[in-house]
Amino acid sequence: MANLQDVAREAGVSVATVSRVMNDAKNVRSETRTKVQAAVQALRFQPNRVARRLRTRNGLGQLIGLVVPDIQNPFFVEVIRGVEEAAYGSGNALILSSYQYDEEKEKLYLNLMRSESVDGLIIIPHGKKDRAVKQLIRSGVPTVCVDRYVENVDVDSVVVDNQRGAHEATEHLLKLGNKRIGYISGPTEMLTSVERLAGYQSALWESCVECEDNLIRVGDYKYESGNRLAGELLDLPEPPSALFVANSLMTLGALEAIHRRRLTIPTDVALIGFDDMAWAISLNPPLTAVSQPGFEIGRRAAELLFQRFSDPTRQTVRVVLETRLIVRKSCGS
Amino acid sequence: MANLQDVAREAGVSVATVSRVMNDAKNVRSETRTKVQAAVQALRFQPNRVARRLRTRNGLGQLIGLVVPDIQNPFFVEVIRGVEEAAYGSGNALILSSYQYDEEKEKLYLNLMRSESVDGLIIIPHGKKDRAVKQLIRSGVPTVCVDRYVENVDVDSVVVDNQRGAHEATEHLLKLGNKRIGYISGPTEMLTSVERLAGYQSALWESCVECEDNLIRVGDYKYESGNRLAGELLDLPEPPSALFVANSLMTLGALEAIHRRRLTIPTDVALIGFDDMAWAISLNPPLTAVSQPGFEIGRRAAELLFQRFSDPTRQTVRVVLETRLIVRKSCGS
DNA sequence: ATGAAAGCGCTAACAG
DNA sequence: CTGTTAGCGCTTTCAT
Repeated sequence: MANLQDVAREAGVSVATVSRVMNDAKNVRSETRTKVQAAVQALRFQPNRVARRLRTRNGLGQLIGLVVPDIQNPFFVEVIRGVEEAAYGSGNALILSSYQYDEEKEKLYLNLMRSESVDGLIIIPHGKKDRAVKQLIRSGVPTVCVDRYVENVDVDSVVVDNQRGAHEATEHLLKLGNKRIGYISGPTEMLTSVERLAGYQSALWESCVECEDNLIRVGDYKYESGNRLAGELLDLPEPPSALFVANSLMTLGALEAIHRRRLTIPTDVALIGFDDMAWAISLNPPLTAVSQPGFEIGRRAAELLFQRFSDPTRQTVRVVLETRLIVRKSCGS
Repeated sequence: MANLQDVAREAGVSVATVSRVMNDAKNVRSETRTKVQAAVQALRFQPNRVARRLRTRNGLGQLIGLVVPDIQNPFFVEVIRGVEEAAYGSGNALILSSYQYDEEKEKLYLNLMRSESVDGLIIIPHGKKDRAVKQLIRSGVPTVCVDRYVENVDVDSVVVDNQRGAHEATEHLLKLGNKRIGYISGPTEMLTSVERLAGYQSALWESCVECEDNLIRVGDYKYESGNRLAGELLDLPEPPSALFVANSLMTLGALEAIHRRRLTIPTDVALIGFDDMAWAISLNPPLTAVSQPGFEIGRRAAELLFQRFSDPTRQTVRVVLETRLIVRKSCGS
C-alpha cells in the first residue's frame, strides 16, 4: 500500500503538502492540490488511519467507540444503527463491542477502546454503579451514556422517560377495565426497571387501584424468566386479567406461557410489552407495546459526543426522549 | 496514560525489556520480569494498540474486521456473536461494520478496515460478483467469506447447505399431505436464494409433484415483500395449502398476511420459514423452521482466519454446515 | 539477558 | 504556499 512519501514523490512535492491536501487545509495552491490529487488517484493512496491516530492528539473525524450490553436485543440494535448512521454521516469510524451483560468483558472492552485511542465513547453501562465506566469518564475520555445513568458522575446522557412510558401502558390497561394487572419487572438493580415499576405503580395509584405485591414479579430481562413468571401469574388462584411485561425478551417468554395454557389474547388475558419489535405486528393478535425511539437515541448520543468534541467544556446535558404507546389488538379494543 | 518509557523508568530497565515482558518473550530473567510487572501494575500501564499496530507487520493477536450486510437480521447477529466469541477467546479485538445492503457503504467500510490495518477480515459479501471484496482479497489481506461466495476468487468460506435445508423443509410439507406449496423466494441475484429455490424444486420433483410457476414468488428478503407476496398467494382462486418462506423477515410479513385474512395455521394454511428466530417458539402456533447455525458459522469463520494467520500458504477451504429442520406446530402434526 | 536506536506512516510546528 | 523535521508509542534488529 502506497504511503504519503510515495504520493509526495509521485507528485513532486513534500509529504507535508500531501498531508495538507488530504486534510484539506486551505493553504495549498489549487494547482498543487490538483497535482497531488492526481498522484493520490494514480497510486490509489489511502491514508493509514493507524498512523494518523497515533500522531494526533484530539484528531477530529476519526474513531468513536460504542459499547453495548447485548447485541441480540433489537432495541440496542436500533441504538447501534442510530450511532452508526451519525458516525458515517460525519466521517467517523465506529468500533463496536457487545459485552453480553458480562461485567468482566465490559471492562475489557472499555480498556480496549481506550487503548485504541478512540476520540470518544458511547456506552450503555451495565449497572448504575459501574466502576469501569466511572473510571473511564473520570480519565477524561469524552463519553456519553445511553439508556442508563451512572451514579455520581457528571456525564452526558440520553435516556427515555421509562416511568411515563410504563404509566401510560398501565393506564391504557386500566381504562380498558382491567383491575388486576400483573407486572413482570426487570432486575431491580437496574434503573430502567425501577423507573418502569414506578410508572406501573403510579398509574394504579392514580386510578385508586390497590397494588397487590403478589401481582409483581421480578425477572432478569431474559426469555426464561418472562416465561416462568408469566406462568406463575397465570396459575394464581385468582389470575390477573392483564399482563404488562417490562421488556421484549420477557414478553416473548410470557407469550409462550400464555399459549401453552391455551389462553386467548385478549379475552382471557390482555398483554402489553415494553419495547416494540418487528415481530409485534405479526403476532396474532398484534401486540400492543411501548415503543422506545432506539434509533433516535443513538443518533442523539452521537450528536452529543460530536458537540463535546467541539466544545470540551460545555455543561453536561441529559436528554430525555419520550416513549410512545402503540395500540394494537392485544388488550382488546 | 503511562507508556513504555514511563514503565521502563519506573522499573529501571530499558523500553525494550518492558516490551519483551509485555509480549512475554522468553529471554528475560525472571527477576527482571517481576520488577517490570510490578511497575506495570503500579502505573496501570496498558500498551497502546495503535502504536503497536503501526509498528508490527503481521502482528498476531491484534485486530480483525467483520463486515456484515445488516445488523438487524438476527441470523447475522448470531454470526457476529460467533466471531466475537472466538476473537475474544483468542485475545483479538474486533471491529464491526454493517453496510445495510448498501454497496457504496460496503466499499467504504472495506477501505476503512484496510486503513485500520486489520490483520484479517471476515465478510458477508453483498453479491456474488462483489468487486470491492474481490479487490480486497486479491490485495492479499487474509479474508474469509461467510454465508455467500464471491465468484472467481480463491478464498476461504463458510456457508450453509441451503439447497438441502430447503429440500428438507419442502419434503416435510409434502409428507404432511400438502400438494400445492407456495414458495416465497429471495432475490434471484443472491446465491442463497437460488440454492434454496433449487431445494424446493428438487423436493417437489422427487415426490413427482408438479412445480407450478404461479406458486413461486420472488421477494427481496424484506418484510413488505413477504407480506405482499403471501397475500397474492393466499388470494389465488386456488390457494396453496402451505407456504414456505425463504427468510425470517419475509416470514413475519407472511404471518401478518395470514392473520389479516383470519386464516388459521396450520388448518387453513401451513407455514414454514427459513431461519429460526427467537420469536418462532412464541408464535401461536409455534413456527416450524429451518435453523441455520449462525453462531457456529461465525466461530468457524474466525477459526479459519486464525489458521490462515499461522499458515498463509495453505489451500483455501470451503466449510459447508448443515441446517436443521425444527418441527413445531405450524404445519400440523 | 539487556540496551540503544531505527523506524512504522502520519501530523504539526517551524522555517523559509 | 511549501519543505524539513521531530516525534506519537511501540517492536525489533543489532550490539554488548
